[in-house]
Amino acid sequence: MGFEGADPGTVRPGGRTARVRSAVLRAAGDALAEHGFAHLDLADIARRAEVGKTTVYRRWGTVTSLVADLLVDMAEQSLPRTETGSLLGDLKANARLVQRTLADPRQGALFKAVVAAATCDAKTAEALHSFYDIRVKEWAPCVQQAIERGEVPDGTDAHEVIRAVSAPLYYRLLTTGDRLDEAAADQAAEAAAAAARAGAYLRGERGLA
Amino acid sequence: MGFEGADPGTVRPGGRTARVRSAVLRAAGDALAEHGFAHLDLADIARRAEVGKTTVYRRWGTVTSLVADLLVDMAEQSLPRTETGSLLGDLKANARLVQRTLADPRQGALFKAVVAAATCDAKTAEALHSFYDIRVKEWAPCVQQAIERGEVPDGTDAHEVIRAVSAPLYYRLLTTGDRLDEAAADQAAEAAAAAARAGAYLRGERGLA
DNA sequence: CCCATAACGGGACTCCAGTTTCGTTAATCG
DNA sequence: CGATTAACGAAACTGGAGTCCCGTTATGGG
Repeated sequence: MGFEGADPGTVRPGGRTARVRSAVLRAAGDALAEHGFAHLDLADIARRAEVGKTTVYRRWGTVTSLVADLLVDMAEQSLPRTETGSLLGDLKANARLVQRTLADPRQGALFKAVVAAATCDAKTAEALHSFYDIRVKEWAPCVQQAIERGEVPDGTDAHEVIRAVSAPLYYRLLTTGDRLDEAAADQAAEAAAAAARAGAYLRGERGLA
Repeated sequence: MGFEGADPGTVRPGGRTARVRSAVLRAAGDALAEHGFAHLDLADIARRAEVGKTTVYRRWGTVTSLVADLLVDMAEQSLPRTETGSLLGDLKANARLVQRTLADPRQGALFKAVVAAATCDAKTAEALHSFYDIRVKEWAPCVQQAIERGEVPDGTDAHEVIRAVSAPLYYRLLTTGDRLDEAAADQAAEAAAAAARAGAYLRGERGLA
């Protein structure tokens, strides 16, 4: 007999199953970017992916858990970071990367939709958190190097500095209609670098009065 | 005869109509905070507001336009800002206010839901942008005063400094599971103040190399 | 290579979000 | 205060999102 509980796709993950997953995730990304999170129809995704809608419902069930899986997939495709030799240079490179991503019509809409989905479901939120955790960890070493060079005070929270670069770009994307240009990216990087040098990101007790 | 096009609630906005609007908006806020944006049912909102569901559908039609109206309502209730005499003091007061709002279970969930809704609909996005525009304008004068005191270089973009205080708090709310505590608020204020002093928010050309 | 069965897919079905209809209540104007 | 009609609300209706059934395809182990 055997347990019937194992979710589909776990016992025979090869060939067709993998093909279906990647086709559906690609279609889901396209649909999210086009229609946004709210007006999303699993049947439409199935059509785009050239897959039976029964399959989509069986394997993912809801829009939010499909987005959660999409985030797992996105987290796996990590871009290597560049190294410029100075904190400001590295942070600018990071800021420009984030800016280009969010300013791109498709990617920008996709990220908005993914954030929206994460606010609606705990599992999806967790997937989103891991995604950003990975990205932050990828870039944190550049701050560590700045500490070692003496550019930034010892005890600075490297992760917090990296988040400080992205934060204003996401805030702008979500709360204003303004375009995200290179100037915005550079400003974000310079602000984070200046604050880091001033000791604003010291771990534990706040540094200034 | 007369045009039939005028949306309901515009010709006789008094008495019952106003009562229905405020009851529905309160119910919508509660429902958003409880269930989140995705699992929202207009019939449920009608029930909570003790109003016919036909009325909700006729006047608002969709979840997103109901949220847009809720944002208009929220924008009208502006809290007066406090003045402490120093830039850091004022920014900390602002940061603490934002932090307390987002950390509160009901308000935090509500803001997440509202941001999610704004990513799904242009009208709702516009309402959200106005909401933050008003909030930013309310606090910008404290940066202007700092410029006049010489705490911050002339030509600094006051609005950008205020946004820089909120940005990391929203970024943390949305992309991590971490608690938003006073330390996070103080850090956001200190980072923004330090960056502003260093000239990172100068309008136009970037200030540093 | 072959078998057992995991996973898929078409189509019928269900159920409820959203709409329509029409009678009732009450806001505004004179 | 009384007439006009904007706005509301109950109930019946409808379309499509999500489920179920069962036959078909093709994976992975032996």
